[in-house]
Amino acid sequence: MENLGSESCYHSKAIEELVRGHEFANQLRELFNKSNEGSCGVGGDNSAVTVTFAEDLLGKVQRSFTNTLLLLNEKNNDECEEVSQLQVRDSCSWKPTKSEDSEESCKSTSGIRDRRGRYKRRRTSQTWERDSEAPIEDGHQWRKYGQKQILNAKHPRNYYRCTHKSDQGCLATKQEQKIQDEPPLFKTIYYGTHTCRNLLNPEILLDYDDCASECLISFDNSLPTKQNLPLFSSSSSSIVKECKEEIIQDHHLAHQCQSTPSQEDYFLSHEFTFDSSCCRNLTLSSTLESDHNADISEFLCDSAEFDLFEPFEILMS
DNA sequence: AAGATTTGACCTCC
DNA sequence: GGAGGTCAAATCTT
Repeated sequence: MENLGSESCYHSKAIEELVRGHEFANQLRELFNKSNEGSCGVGGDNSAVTVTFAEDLLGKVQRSFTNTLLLLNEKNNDECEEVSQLQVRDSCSWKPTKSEDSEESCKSTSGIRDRRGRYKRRRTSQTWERDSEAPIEDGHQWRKYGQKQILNAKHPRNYYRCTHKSDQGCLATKQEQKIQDEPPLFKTIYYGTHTCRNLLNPEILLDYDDCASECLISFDNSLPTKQNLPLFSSSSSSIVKECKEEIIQDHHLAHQCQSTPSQEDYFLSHEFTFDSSCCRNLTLSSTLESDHNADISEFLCDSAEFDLFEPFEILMS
């Protein structure tokens, strides 16, 4: 990879995406303000249009963060790839231009045989690893396709693929394995990207661009991040990782808002963020570590400190 | 009946 | 050859 060139590309693209998200969020704020001005008991066509518009904007904000995550993820993995090549010989020889799915390996067709077992072992740049106290409820629909007893492992590993693989060709998969009994600890590894339109997340369908050949993302949950982020001020992978985690958190919040059953909830402010089902869902569906769960509000305030994260003030303040 | 899960077989990689 | 990942028929659930 041409790191110098691609790095600046990642950064500028990521910033572009965030700025775009910022703009959409500002529009949402305006909408929110307007809605507040004349909303006492309003209903009818106008509010329906407003809600639709708000949904659209939320989706755009989500996508913006998704694309940013993609860029950060791509960059991060490029770096990891580079390091791993230095450390060990990697015989899997993953190539970004090649399909990572089994179909690519099916070209040496045997004709009569079906596709059973004809696959290429996954080697993707987009993996996502999480430990959690319970199996992660990430908002996506997964279908279990296998279970395997792993050597020296107490518990079997479960294999899941996106429910929309067949109807939408979504290639996202995940592996889940209990790695500890007391206290229970589950490791979940996400592979690949969701290209489906999840019914719960109708806007999770991503844009493609020249810098990122694939789209992200499995919206698993985020890691605790309490510190301020030196956004894009450094190119170190740890900073990028932290940044990514922060954005995932924000994105998750946006997603939670969008999937809130009552559309009017979009326009709830404090209560919505800290007391409503949205917040509970965040905790329940999250792999946030316990100390973080106890302090979501602090995180939210921290996030809002950043200008680029201002979009989420709309939902938080 | 349709969709999800189970499970043994099969495949690739090391 | 063994380990791990995936397939798909059988079975279960809704």
